[in-house]
Amino acid sequence: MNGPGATGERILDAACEVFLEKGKAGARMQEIAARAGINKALLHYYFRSKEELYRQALTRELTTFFRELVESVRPAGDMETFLRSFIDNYIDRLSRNPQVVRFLTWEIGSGGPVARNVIAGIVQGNEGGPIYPVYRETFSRGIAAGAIRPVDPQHLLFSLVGMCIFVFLAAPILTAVFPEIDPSEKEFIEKRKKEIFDLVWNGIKAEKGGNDVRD
Amino acid sequence: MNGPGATGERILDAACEVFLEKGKAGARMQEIAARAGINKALLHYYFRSKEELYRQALTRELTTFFRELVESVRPAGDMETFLRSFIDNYIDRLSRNPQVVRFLTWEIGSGGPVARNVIAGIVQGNEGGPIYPVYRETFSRGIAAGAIRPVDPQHLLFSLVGMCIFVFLAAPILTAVFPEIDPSEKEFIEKRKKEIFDLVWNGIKAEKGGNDVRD
DNA sequence: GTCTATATCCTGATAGAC
DNA sequence: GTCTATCAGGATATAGAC
Repeated sequence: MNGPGATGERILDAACEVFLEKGKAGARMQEIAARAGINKALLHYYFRSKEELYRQALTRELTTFFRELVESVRPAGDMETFLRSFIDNYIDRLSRNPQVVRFLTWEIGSGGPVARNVIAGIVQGNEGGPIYPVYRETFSRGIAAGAIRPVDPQHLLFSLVGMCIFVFLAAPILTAVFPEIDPSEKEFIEKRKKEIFDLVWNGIKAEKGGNDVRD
Repeated sequence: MNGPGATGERILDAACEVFLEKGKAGARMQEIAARAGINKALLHYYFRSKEELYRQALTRELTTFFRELVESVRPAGDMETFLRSFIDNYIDRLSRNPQVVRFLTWEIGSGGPVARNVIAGIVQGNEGGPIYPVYRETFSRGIAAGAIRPVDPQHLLFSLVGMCIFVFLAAPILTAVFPEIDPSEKEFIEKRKKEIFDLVWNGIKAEKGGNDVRD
């Protein structure tokens, strides 16, 4: 019988879980089958090989993930509002899917073409058109209007993403070093948002006295 | 014959390369043997099992890596100097060993106890004693002296590390999205240092007018 | 479509000569 | 210490009954 709990979908869900947790090499078809409530033979009936199952599971997961994430950089209102919503959005989504990010950095670095292709396709052009130019324009206008210092928008983007991502990416390490923190806790997440915003907003907004450090 | 090119050391070097590249599950004893210029049997002669080889190779590599990295947070001079040297050090070392970081975030997240133990041991206490308290004190004094705003030192540390690490950790993704940049290039690295420092220093230094955003 | 049983291949590990 | 040859276990993939 088919429907919302169709076997094919249940397999993809299970496959995603296992691949994200163990990686492509560490994943076992047996475990995927078990989590989907079926046996190995049926895996190969639906998806020819491990390779093919990997490709399909990954494509589905990453497409969803990035489509959502990319919305975070759509500009809204003035610079301060935009910055705040960017950070809020990014952190909220990342804190809910830390495995995806960890998996991505690993698998792409290991030379996996699947993840690379999926990403390139999503980021370069989606329904609303390429999104980086939009982000870039927002900052260029802010700089031209004198609202913020003349920072490099691209590097600022790297800095923002890096700050937002780090604690979730390195959560297992952090909890080993600082037993008192828990990056999945709501209180910590809100504090994190506030600290990032304060640092960045103070760091980029134009000063009244005009004592700029840049040379 | 033994000496600088001793077989045991050559094996550890090769093992490190392969483990960092492919992960524990993806690594093949055959490949390690080949890169060390020997055969599989000799691997098991020197190191009983894959597990044991993994443990020793990892311990050696991570110990070296962290011992060097940890020196980055030793305070030196005033706040501005300290901040600049921290960023310089961190980025220089990370740009030279991006695989180590990528490997770490992955392997620890996959529940590997080896990496976790090694890290905990190194960061908590080494020759010079625990280093986080030292870092924390440096900022507390800076805040008390009115040199910088009352930021949370721990979150600032997370932000700094995140900003420094990101471009190297995500290098394969970034080059896929922005073909024009190359995170391993010297010019890019120096620009990155400067952008991070400017952002953070403007973000934390006490303002003359005292128009603080914090509530 | 779903199962059990089996084939095939690969990998970590060992035996034993030199 | 280093090699060749081989074993034993486990993984993907397939055959064939229902």
